[in-house]
Amino acid sequence: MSAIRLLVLGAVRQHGRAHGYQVRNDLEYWGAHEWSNAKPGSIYHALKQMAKQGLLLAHEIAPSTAGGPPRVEYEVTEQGTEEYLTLLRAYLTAYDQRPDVLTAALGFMVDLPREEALALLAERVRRIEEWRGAVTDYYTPEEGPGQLGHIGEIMNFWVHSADTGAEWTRGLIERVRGGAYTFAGEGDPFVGVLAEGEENPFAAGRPRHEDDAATG
Amino acid sequence: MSAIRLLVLGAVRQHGRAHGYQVRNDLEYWGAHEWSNAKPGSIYHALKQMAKQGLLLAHEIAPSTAGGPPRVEYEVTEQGTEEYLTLLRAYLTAYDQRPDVLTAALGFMVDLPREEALALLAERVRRIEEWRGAVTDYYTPEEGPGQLGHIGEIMNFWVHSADTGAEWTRGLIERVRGGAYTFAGEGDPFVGVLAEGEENPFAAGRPRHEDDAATG
DNA sequence: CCCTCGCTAGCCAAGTTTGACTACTTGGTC
DNA sequence: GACCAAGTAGTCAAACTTGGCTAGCGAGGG
Repeated sequence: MSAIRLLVLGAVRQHGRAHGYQVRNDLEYWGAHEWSNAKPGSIYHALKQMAKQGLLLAHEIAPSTAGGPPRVEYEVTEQGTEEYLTLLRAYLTAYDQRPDVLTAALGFMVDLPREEALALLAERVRRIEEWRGAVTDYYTPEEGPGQLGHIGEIMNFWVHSADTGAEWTRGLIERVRGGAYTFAGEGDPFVGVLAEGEENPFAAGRPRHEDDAATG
Repeated sequence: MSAIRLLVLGAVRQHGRAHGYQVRNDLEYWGAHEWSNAKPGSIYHALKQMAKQGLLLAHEIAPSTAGGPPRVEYEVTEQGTEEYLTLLRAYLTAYDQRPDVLTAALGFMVDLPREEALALLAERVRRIEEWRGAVTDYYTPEEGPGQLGHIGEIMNFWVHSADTGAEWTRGLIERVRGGAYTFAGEGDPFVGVLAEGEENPFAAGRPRHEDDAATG
């Protein structure tokens, strides 16, 4: 569905134990509010929801050390870890045109063994090609293309997206196969969390993309 | 935001006067439920909402000719037409990584004069390039790339998407400039609506893309 | 004649997302 | 000593989305 659950699970997991504001900060550090729906409301909602569902364990905590209401710290349960890996695998292979979903999964792919990541990415390519085949078969009837007028551009656009998406994935497979990055069980992982008190270099002035769809 | 308002306004506009089920049918005919959130609930909600906001005029109508509750027919008001064109222009130029938004706009682009469509598409390319510049400037600091570990793949992915998106848009510009399609004021437009009683050839068995993100 | 099935047209409750808002602390400063 | 800005942590109502549900009608079988 949406990338928010994977992002929140991943953020809590990297800390071991984290409260909402920490998650919020990490996601901002990753720029997630730019390319996904990781806004405060969604984050706190996801935390509560997943705690209710047993994916997270909520610890009630005394008033925070620095202002604001009392904090709740969360920890990923075993069931939450399962869900995390399930989502991660699904999002690496799902070709659903939602760049935020793939982006979130890319950020965590190194939590899987290298071979599994490679297999999932190969599956991704296979699914894209399958999807492309179905669409082109379907929308290219006997009368030939061009019968659809400008509507044909829609198919053209989608097919183009599928092709370039598959091409990019093949490039990634190549890099991973060539030994890039540090995957699960290969040593110290690369972790993108802010230490307690560390300053967030990306907190402001990040390149924004204005979606100025006027509404009135 | 979402493509639903443009889709609904466009569908009602092409009919002149339409009830919810007609809109729903047109959107299905266009395959919109495949590539956007055009589901019954969203469609009826959008109709009511836009009627409340004065973008649509609601006519109460007697019980439907064929079963079900009484129907309400809608008509686009002058304000609604303005909103329609505003959204259309915004969505043609907005590079916000939401393929459904661009797709919806492509379906209606011929409602604009050819020259304006060309200008908007050129603006789109300009914005994509601007966005790309900002991102690469920002995420390629003095230490050089590779400092980010596998996180660099995220930027790589976004930049690749931007590049191929711009490339595709340039291709479209070329086709439109070369005289393709029939734009506003150039004669009989291509209209993709189902006549009353006409069968929808795409009603079932359309290629589906399974987003089987397991959730348990 | 009655009953079920399937189609038409739309509704609604539950869940999610959004962005503005609250409340509280720290640290400077006049 | 009082006040203001900035930062912390989270809440809330309003809007949107989802997908299953309702209700009316005709067709066809027994």
